[in-house]
Amino acid sequence: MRTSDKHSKIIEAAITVFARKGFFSARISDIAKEAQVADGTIYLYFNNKYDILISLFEEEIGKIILEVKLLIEKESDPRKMLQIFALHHMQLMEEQKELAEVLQMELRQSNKFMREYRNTKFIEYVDVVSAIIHKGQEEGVFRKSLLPGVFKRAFFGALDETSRLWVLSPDHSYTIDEAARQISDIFTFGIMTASPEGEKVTGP
Amino acid sequence: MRTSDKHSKIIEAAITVFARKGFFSARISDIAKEAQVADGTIYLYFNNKYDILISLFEEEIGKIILEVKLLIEKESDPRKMLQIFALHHMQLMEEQKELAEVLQMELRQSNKFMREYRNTKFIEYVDVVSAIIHKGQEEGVFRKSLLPGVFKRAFFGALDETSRLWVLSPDHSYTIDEAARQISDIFTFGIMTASPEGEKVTGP
DNA sequence: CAAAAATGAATGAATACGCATTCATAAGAC
DNA sequence: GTCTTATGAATGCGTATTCATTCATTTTTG
Repeated sequence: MRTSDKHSKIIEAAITVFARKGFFSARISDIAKEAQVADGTIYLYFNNKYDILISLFEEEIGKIILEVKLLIEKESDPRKMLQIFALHHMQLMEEQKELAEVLQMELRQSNKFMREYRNTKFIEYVDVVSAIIHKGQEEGVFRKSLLPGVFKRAFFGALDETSRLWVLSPDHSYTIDEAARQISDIFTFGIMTASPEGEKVTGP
Repeated sequence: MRTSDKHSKIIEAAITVFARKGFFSARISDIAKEAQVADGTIYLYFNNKYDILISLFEEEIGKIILEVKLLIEKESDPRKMLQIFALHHMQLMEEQKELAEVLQMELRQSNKFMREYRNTKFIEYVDVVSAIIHKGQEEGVFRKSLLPGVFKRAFFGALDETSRLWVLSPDHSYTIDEAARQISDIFTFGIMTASPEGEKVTGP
């Protein structure tokens, strides 16, 4: 097997194994087996176990940021932008459950065991939201009293926690699209300067 | 040292150490040293390392549930109930930063390495929110179209993510009370049947 | 165009080490 | 003097990482 990209193969295997067992319980040999590669081969592509996790973060979140920025750029209404962000985030979690689990669980506690690692990619992702809020405030669509720093976290947290539990629990009384719609509606109507009766952002 | 309650002492030490290092990087000897107790003593009170974590969850979340239910029972307006929940949750995270870190990080990934453990206490806590929504819907204060199952997660997620990052980052452009107020306002105005112009839930 | 030599990617058994858990022993209570 | 509680050094296991070895491929030579 000469042509296969071992780096990506190992990253993908790591996503699967970390999702199943968590970073600490995952063994290098598990990842190697999943990637159909020898244990030692992994060390030709990564310095150590942490390095796999960090590379995984950087690469995967990088892709996500590119995608969502591209989608949002096409839109000009800040309220619709929020809707798009919500839908994209939730669909992503649905389509890539394993990646979702790794990002949601391991990403957060990574700064606990990797002191020096500052996750700039993650910050960049969440800052997409605060940029939208800022724009909305300048255009007078969103209340000026809103703190974008609070809003971005609240909005992201709402999406993330909802999708996290949606992915975990097997019983689904609602779809991911419904949830995304409900959340962006709650937030949008909540932050509009005008009364919700005025103009509808969502369709009938 | 006869009078000191070793069980609680160990739990408290574990909160400190787990908060600092995370569950896996924390050593039993760290906890023992923090609790001013010998390594072996810990095994007189807990079966193993996991058992410390589980006991910690059960006991601490148990206390929190009691507190918040007591506060909420005093209120009858569902909108105010949400506000109280938000404020209580955020203040708790501020007052007990270490406990906050452990609950937010370790609680979530606990089901990854402890297969059999179902965290009923946590579910009970979040269900306090869905109960409020349900009441609000029956009274006609909240939109009937809301899915309480989505709302409770979104609301909890918003609070939790905001407080999580507030606790982590040293630079605070807003207080925890402001954040709680902003979040419950966003959610409340967003879910009211009447226009936000009608009646104000929050003061001037 | 073969045959020989060099290369380096891949392997996986061996190593080394960290740390949860145990248990023989000591200290304290009554 | 016995029973309870506490100690911490010793044990043993699990697994991250290393590295001597194996080939498939490429390059050199005549």
